[in-house]
Amino acid sequence: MSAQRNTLQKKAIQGVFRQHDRPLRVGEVLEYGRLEVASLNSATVYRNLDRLVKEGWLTRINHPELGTLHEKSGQGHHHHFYCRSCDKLFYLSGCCLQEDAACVPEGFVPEHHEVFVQGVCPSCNDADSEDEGQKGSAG
Amino acid sequence: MSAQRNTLQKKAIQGVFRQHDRPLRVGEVLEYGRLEVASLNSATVYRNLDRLVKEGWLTRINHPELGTLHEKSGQGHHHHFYCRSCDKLFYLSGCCLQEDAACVPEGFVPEHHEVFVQGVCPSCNDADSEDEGQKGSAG
DNA sequence: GCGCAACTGCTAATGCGATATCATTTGCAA
DNA sequence: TTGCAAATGATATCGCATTAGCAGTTGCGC
Repeated sequence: MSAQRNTLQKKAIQGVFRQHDRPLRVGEVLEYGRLEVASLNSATVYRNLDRLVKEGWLTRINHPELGTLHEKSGQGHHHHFYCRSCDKLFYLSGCCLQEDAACVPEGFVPEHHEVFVQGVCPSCNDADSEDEGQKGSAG
Repeated sequence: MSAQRNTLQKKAIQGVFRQHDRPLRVGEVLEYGRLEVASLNSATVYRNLDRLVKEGWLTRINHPELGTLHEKSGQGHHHHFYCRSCDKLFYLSGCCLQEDAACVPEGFVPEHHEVFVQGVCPSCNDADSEDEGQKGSAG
């Protein structure tokens, strides 16, 4: 009774998330996964992302600029930092938002919130200050 | 030298934003606009939204759940509340986020942030408590 | 009123993320 | 090993928001 299989592809995809400690786009998962399993196909990536989300191993997030991304589950409450230079998303541990209730007018019932900070990440910032005028890509 | 025209359609679209004091999706602009100009077409809506954004009269926002919306410019710094019951977006005046710099690790340079709060709006909340089990649609 | 370029409405087309299909492959239990 | 259902890979297809093309309309300066 093998209801679920531990395929090379699935292991590779999990490996990708373990190696890169940040939320990844589908395209990134495909790109990095192919370094492990060269034949990896985007349909397979979609299927495995779905499975891993159902299993609870991954969490799906919607970013206003980047669209759908996935990140490893169980990281606790946190937010995200989007680097407009290298187009990557990073974890921001903790929450600097004041109590939900204080943020909304009377009558509104907040259940959930997301904070997206945008700016430049350390690598790109370093690259910028070393040589102005070039697109940072250090990292 | 009429580089720009004040058409019925454009005026109707501006009227829609003045009447509804919240960010609107393209589909909503079309729907409400048709009450004014019955022939209103979605291509025309897109074209006018673009123009109004270029003119600075509208601001375009990307919402993680709702996609692209537009709101009147010049409302100052604010965030948004998304009601999962009626699927509408509301203004949250002010900002309950602590200073940007305190939110990010050393090396990250924050330039901009967005906060999206999700929950239930007053109208839907009232409707829910009056008759449990029905989808709230008051408002 | 006239003329004309800006604009509209209609429709087809595009772009792209995500899914479906299906023959082939493969993990895994017996 | 072997059997077989689960999974893959290649490709076609969908769904949807947005855009392009174009004939017909209209705001507006004259």
